[in-house]
Amino acid sequence: MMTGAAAPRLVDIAQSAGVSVATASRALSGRQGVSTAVAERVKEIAESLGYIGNVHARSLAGGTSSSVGLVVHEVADPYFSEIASGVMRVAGRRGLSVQMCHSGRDPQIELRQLRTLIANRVGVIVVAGSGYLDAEAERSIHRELTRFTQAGGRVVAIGRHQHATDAVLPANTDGAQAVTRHLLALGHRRVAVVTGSLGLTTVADRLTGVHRALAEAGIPREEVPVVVAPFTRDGGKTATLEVLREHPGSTAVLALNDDMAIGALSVLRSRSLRVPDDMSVTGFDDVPVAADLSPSLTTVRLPMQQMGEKALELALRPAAKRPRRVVMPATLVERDSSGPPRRS
Amino acid sequence: MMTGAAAPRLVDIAQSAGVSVATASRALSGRQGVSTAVAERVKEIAESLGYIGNVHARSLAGGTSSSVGLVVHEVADPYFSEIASGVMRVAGRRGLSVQMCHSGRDPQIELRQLRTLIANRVGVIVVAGSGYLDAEAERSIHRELTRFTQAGGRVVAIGRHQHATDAVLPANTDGAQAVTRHLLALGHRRVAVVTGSLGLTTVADRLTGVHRALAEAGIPREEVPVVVAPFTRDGGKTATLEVLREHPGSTAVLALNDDMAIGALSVLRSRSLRVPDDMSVTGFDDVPVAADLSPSLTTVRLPMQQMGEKALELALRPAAKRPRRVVMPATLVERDSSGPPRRS
DNA sequence: TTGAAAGCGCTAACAA
DNA sequence: TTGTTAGCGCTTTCAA
Repeated sequence: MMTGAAAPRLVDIAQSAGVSVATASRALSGRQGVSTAVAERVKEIAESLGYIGNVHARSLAGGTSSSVGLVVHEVADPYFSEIASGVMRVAGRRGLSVQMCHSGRDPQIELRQLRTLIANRVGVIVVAGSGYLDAEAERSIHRELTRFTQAGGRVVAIGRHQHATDAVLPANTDGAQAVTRHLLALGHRRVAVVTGSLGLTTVADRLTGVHRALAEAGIPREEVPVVVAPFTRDGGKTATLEVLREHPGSTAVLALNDDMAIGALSVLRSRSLRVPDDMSVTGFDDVPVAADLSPSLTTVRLPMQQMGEKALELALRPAAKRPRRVVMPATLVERDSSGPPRRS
Repeated sequence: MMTGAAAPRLVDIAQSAGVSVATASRALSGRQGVSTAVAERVKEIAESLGYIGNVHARSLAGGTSSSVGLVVHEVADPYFSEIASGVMRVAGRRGLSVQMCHSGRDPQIELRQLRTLIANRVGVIVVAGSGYLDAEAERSIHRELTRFTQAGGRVVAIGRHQHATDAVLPANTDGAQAVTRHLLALGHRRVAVVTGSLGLTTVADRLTGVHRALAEAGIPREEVPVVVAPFTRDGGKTATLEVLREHPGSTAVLALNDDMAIGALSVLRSRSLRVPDDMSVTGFDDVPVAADLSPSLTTVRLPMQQMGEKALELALRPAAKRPRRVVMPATLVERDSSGPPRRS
């Protein structure tokens, strides 16, 4: 793709400075073993010639990598863009490049992307986003990741836990339990859960939290419908429409992410149903806009940027004997979209 | 960073297959000059050994690059994450890797990131986000970019036009003119503009559109205050507070991006001012959530994902003699946050 | 159709 | 402190 014309190389710098490439290399990478004077001159010349070292050559010769791979489901999704932002902040500080790719929530694509990252010889891979309950898919991914770590690479997962890698885990179950308790405490009994694919581990974990809270309250889980649709705003709309149609007595929509909750709010508004008077709505994640919605969204806050930062920091530390897991707190944020159920 | 243990190399594959590395290379890259039988066997062996080619070696030997650099101000900003999503979609289709970095709206950092991308020998660079009115800063950036293109690299800018590179340009001026006209047509005369730094070319362009519409209506631009704050939600809050304090007679807040408009809505709500009855609010960009706010936000739609796609597609085509500019339409989207001014 | 060998630009022993 | 040199893993002439 790139023609590669006359960019100055290390030899050129060395020649200009009247030293060997070895000395030039040492001088530019700030290693010791060069007199200050020479180092000084080499750097000046490099600067004036606009020299920029070739990372490929360096990586090939040194066997080192200065880039990190980041796999997200979809960067336009605020959950992932927040995480990505955290990863990039840490990478920026350490002078690392970030190679990002989309998995599109598809294990096949994820596998391909992983292979690309490995081909690019990234030193670490951060995999963000839910895993898949499809055992076969997970196995292939796991195999690739294992090979990578055995070759000296570091892997950290965010929000998935079935691999034997280090992981940053949001307290999905606790968070879901907290928000469910919140609705129950307000007096809701006819809650409808609105969620993305049950094949995502994130969903499974959050659903576990919901069921725990129901169990505490002695409510049989069969009484709480679970409506599945894509894990997006549009999915939230579809699902909410279904709730309204199939479960007309519901007094609260408990969405398993904010996107779906936003879709729910939008449908309710268009139906002229007041939130929370006619229907309470809760989300999960606390994306930045949740606080600015009207009504502001009751949700579960996940420190997404910190999760990204933490993940890369973890990856940059050498591997421990046993996989490290860092659990990030999920905290209920009570806002205006939830309230007591209407009297019926 | 990466220790690099026993990942199979091309020689290993060649050896296993009983052919030379040259043949193995040809077979794996699908070039012709190898008998189908041999090619077949080599591929099988590579597959079974889990061979993943080393991009660094390939790039070094072949002088080619299969990665693209993407510079955004901040990926957690929906404007940029939408663009990034578009870029990544096209990259994914073409089997290219994307190296993304933050400029943080700081020309120094942007320059450094650019150099990192060049060091990584990306074939193309997509620079998203406003340029800087600081001439000195732009010059350094321009110099680096020029050197890159001269060395055969391709550069496409999104939303900035001072470089002699190909560019994807949203119709900022037209869009701003349209939204300003809209407010004027509703009867507003006391409009307050709320914007990010005047040092950003995006802001300059949008302001030009505002001024054009004012001129059309015969309103002296001095009558319309321009309040500057960071180009973020918080900036929108700060600026709106200032509007309320310093320009109490205003009947409309014309924000130059959606983020600031969202901040404005939030402040107005907390002051119990009704939108649009007491105050109209308009945004710019049409980020996904704009339609779901309450009231839904009147704004100017920019096809952000398409801008990202278009930019990379443009970059992947060979350079033309003269820089190409693709203008993307900015369309007014009238929603519920704007209405006639209250009678005073 | 295949193979041998010369690099790509750099780092890292090893010598001097 | 400096230089020489052997690779890193691959692609690509050039011969066979």
